[in-house]
Amino acid sequence: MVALGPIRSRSLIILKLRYRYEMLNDPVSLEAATKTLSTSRKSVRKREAIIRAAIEIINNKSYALATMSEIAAALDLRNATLYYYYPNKRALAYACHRHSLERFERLLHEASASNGTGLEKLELFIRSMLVESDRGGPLLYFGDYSYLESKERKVLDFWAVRLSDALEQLLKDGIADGSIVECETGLVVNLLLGMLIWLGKWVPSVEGLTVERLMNAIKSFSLLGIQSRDFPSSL
Amino acid sequence: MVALGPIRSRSLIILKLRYRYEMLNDPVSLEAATKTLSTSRKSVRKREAIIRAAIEIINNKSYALATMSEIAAALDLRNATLYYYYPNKRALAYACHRHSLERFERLLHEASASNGTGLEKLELFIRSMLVESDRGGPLLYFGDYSYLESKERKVLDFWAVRLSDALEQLLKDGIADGSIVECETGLVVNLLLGMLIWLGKWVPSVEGLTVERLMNAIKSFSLLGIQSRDFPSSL
DNA sequence: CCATATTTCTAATTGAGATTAGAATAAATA
DNA sequence: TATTTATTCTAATCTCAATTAGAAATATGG
Repeated sequence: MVALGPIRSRSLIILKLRYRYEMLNDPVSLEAATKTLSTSRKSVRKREAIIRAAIEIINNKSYALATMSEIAAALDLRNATLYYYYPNKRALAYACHRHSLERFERLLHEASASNGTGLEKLELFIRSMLVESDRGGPLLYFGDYSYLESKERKVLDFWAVRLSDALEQLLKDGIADGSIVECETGLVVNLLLGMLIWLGKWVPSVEGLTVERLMNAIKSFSLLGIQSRDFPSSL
Repeated sequence: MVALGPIRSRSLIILKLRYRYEMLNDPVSLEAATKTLSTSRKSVRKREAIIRAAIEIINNKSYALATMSEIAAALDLRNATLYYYYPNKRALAYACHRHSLERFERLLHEASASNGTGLEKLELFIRSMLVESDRGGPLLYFGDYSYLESKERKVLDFWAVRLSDALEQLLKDGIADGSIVECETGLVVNLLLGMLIWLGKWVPSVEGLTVERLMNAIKSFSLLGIQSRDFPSSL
């Protein structure tokens, strides 16, 4: 039972972990890193589970108030165990942001590639966002990465701008094909994102809310417009 | 130059400050506290300046990442000085929330009391929000008070619910008078709030944005509806 | 079953930032 | 001017959560 000194070199373990962390944190070599870890599916699963738990908690309490212990506890682990998967809290949060942006990007890409007017594509995107959030947990908001390192911030900012632009393009398509009214698309994209991001805060607290009801509310509020058709000249 | 021991009792000073803090933190006796301090307008000014700086910084970086030192620095003070005005960071943040809710309530009340359709009142409220934020800084979002004490949380929650209800009433008025389309007002209020709350995050970064342009974007996005009049049956 | 690699744990350590102690300065008042 | 009162400061201390050290447990492959 009593250990007789370090049996195997800890520094070697650490070195290997560092190597993995680097791979996983560097977008370019992500694929390679995954390949390296492909033997242990369990590890990948765990990493995903950690990210999901972290997003849930960080989204509720903000980065700084979410403790490693709390995230670990949500998975029945001790906080030290998290450091086996991620080198530090910041890196974990960074992974969460990237995870969210990936989901976001996938949905947006699918909607863009679909057939239909700009307005219909927009609706499809919003609907799939709702469905996805319903299952895979909240999409962490993107913006305010103040706690990240400048290099990480740049990656995320670049990414977020690209997504904003793609979303704006949907609006422009809609204006071009006549399905969306003329407007400052740059501003409207931000309004839309605000509405969507905020969903994560209040939707979970509404009992028995369905995607359909939520979608209808969004249509009433924005897509179809809140103004009654009987008062077309009001405002 | 050299002090010869405590000249006056510190405990007395502390006691007095504690008394003030209690007065200022207890909504009921706020008036009395103000009266007590009325002799020093300077003090009241300073307190307001602190709150404004704190809202600005907390809004940007979240409660936990905003440091007392940073807030103090924004006012050319050392962090210890803040403790002369507020007993601790939490109490300062609580004061910020209350300050925001008060502003919010005032604007909402004015809009409700105005003449016009529900839709027009709603527009008035949003417009005054924009103008106010433009001057007095961002309205701190209300929700997520996780770091506050349960007693404080209850006060704010109660308050926030009251404001939500009042806002929802505007929608219901609009539906009743025909200016707003039938919808689940409870959900739509949250969508609206999300959009408004998020303004604080992105508006400051848009160069040369005017209230008028922003208001037009909001109309396009939600009030007037994003859908083109030429495609009334789309979606 | 043995040897190795992987995963998790307990028990420190560390560090950053909130908070406090108490003096120094500035303002007000008599 | 002298004395009190209000405000701000410097220099600790204290706390809490991130992080690390290193051992224990568990899985895996020959």
